Amino acid sequence: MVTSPRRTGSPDAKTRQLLLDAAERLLLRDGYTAVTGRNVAKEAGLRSQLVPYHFGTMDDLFLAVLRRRAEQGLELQRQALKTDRPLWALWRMGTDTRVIVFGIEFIALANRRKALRDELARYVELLRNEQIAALSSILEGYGIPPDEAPPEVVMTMMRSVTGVLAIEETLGVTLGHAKTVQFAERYIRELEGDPPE
Amino acid sequence: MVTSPRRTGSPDAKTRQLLLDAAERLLLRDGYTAVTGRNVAKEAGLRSQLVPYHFGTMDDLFLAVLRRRAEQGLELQRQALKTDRPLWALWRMGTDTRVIVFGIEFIALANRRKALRDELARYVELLRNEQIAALSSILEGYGIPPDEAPPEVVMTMMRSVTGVLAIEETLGVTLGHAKTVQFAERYIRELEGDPPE
DNA sequence: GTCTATACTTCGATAGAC
DNA sequence: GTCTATCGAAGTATAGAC
Repeated sequence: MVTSPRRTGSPDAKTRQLLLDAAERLLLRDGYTAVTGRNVAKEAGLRSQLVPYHFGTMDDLFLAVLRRRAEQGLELQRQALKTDRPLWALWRMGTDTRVIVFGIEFIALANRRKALRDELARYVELLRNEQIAALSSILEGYGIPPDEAPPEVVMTMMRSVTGVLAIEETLGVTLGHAKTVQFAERYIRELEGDPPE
Repeated sequence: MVTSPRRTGSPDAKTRQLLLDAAERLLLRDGYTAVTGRNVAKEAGLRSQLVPYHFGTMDDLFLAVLRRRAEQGLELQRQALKTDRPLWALWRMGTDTRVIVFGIEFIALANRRKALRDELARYVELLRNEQIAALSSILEGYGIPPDEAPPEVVMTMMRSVTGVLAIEETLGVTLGHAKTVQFAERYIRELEGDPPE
């Protein structure tokens, strides 16, 4: 059996999960520069050397964090797309600032670490594919012709707008947000009626 | 005269400009973790100790980089808004990936460094204010009633969409981009005709 | 299989030479 | 006023003890 040379920890060791949780907390709270071996271990109440033991390199730690979140994200999106008011569900999902902060950090990280860039690209592509497929039939069901509001366009706009609003909010900038939200929600309301609650 | 305790370099020393240029190159090429005192100096062909000499702390270096770029950005936007086809000009501006990468890095940085967060927020707010003011009269000039396409909404959508497209492109994801661009440009074309060239 | 003691590198920042 | 020699702290990763 071929294994990577350095890494020794077993994939489902409890310590490993504790470290992943700690890394995620740090990433969200203080940004990725705070995710150092020493800091992660400290946050988890463990010794710093456990990080290279369980993950090998820091790249592998970041990859593990990304993968765990990516699977959760895909699962959440699938559930959202299956509800009876999928546009509302998608819209709500996009306004979660935690998800956005997470995304920003990983995009910034991806500028530096190639392994992360590839994994992130794969994940984004997967998300998009499922969105487009689902939106196509949803919009068709609402009787909207694809050349009037193509699913790719609706999808890009929804994700873009919610993303930028969330980012600006973390900065404390809210200029024009209320009007934009109002505008978008009016559009969704025309198709799906009132939001789920 | 009251000065900050540490910093000694004169504000327009040539060395200072060289260091700022180097920091900017590194930020764009390798992300903000690459912007260390030693790296910046090396990129500029200088000794690392010149960085704390000219900027005091790394926070001050980042602030200086941000301010220089922010002034350029404001100036560029003012010129764009003054052209005879401002929507085209704004749209084009938003698709500059360098600007987007720069923005991502600083937003990620802002998660960690409060001084940067405040400065970035101030700058974003300024940009938005000028956009809204200009767009209001532009859209009015095109005979579009504010309740149909409020300037805040048009602005937010344009910047959001171009931003997300640029980000995804740096990841190598282009799913649905062509259709979205086509859709947006058709809208602009209806108002301003063909693009400047 | 799990963790610790430790090596080696690079960081930001200062004290003091020119 | 400008730059250099150097410090202590923190970074990742390894070699080896249990």
